[in-house]
Amino acid sequence: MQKQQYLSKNQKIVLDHVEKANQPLKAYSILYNVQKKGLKAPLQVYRALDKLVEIGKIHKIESRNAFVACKNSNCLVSNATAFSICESCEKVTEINNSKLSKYLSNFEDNSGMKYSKYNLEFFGLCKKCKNK
Amino acid sequence: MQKQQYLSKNQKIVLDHVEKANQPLKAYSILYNVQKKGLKAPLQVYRALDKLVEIGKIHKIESRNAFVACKNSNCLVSNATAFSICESCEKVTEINNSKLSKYLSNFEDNSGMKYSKYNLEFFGLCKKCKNK
DNA sequence: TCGTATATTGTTATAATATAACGTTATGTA
DNA sequence: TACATAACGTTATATTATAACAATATACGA
Ligand SMILES: [Zn+2]
Ligand SMILES: [Zn+2]
Ligand SMILES: [Zn+2]
Ligand SMILES: [Zn+2]
Repeated sequence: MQKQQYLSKNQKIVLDHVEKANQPLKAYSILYNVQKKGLKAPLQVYRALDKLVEIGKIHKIESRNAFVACKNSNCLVSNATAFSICESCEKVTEINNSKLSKYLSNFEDNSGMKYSKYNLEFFGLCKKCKNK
Repeated sequence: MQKQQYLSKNQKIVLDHVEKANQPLKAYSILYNVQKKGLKAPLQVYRALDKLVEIGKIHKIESRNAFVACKNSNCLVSNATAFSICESCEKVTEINNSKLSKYLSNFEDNSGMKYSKYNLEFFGLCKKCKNK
């Protein structure tokens, strides 16, 4: 079997929903909202999310246990991600900065190891929240 | 009341246990192991962990939902952390690299924002696992 | 087109992670 | 002392995620 080219029914439904949100969604909130489309159980959502994360269409915000659609056509494979997270309003933005990604992809630790895969989460206050 | 100077009883018990482990521990594994010392409920462990994370003695490995003692005397405040994680044996190492931390602390996103707080997780294979 | 391997689905139950809500006790400070 | 804050203890519950099993769909070569 070839590497999957097209998304399955459940994968499409979940991706559609997450893309429309424009912000990270929790798995059970996704579940609740796609129940009218036939996905009844958590596993159906988690399985779709797993695949979508694997192929880079969706990223998991680890510190929030939430899922957001990729806004960065560069990370077709979900192995090098960076986000900024507002600690007040929880707004999350995917960072698309080639200098940063180059720096991190080329980073060598003290033992000389390189890592092509990473996840970086910045925390602070977004502009709106800073001006309150 | 002053900013806390000394750890409380439960905080000491949990920190002791996590420091001896030398690897990330799950909250419920900590709970199980400190029950002989009197911590009976999850909340007792989670509250101690919360405080210890807040003061930088312990870090949470977000992608693993696990907790590890800080090996880096520099991050007395737990706001700028970096780890390497082996995807095969799950070995986790805290990265202590001043160039990296300077680069990330000074990083400005496209809107000009800086973030003093971040968490970075690198993924790959540790030396042992690579040579298998 | 048949056989086979792999991917996806559907379903129920359960595991693992984390917090709410309440009241009590300890500790620091005026 | 009186007051505020921090820590503790306890029970119940919320939230996040996976195990296990059976069925169906899809791709592809013989
Ligand atoms: Zn992306
Ligand atoms: Zn904000
Ligand atoms: Zn540290
Ligand atoms: Zn390893």
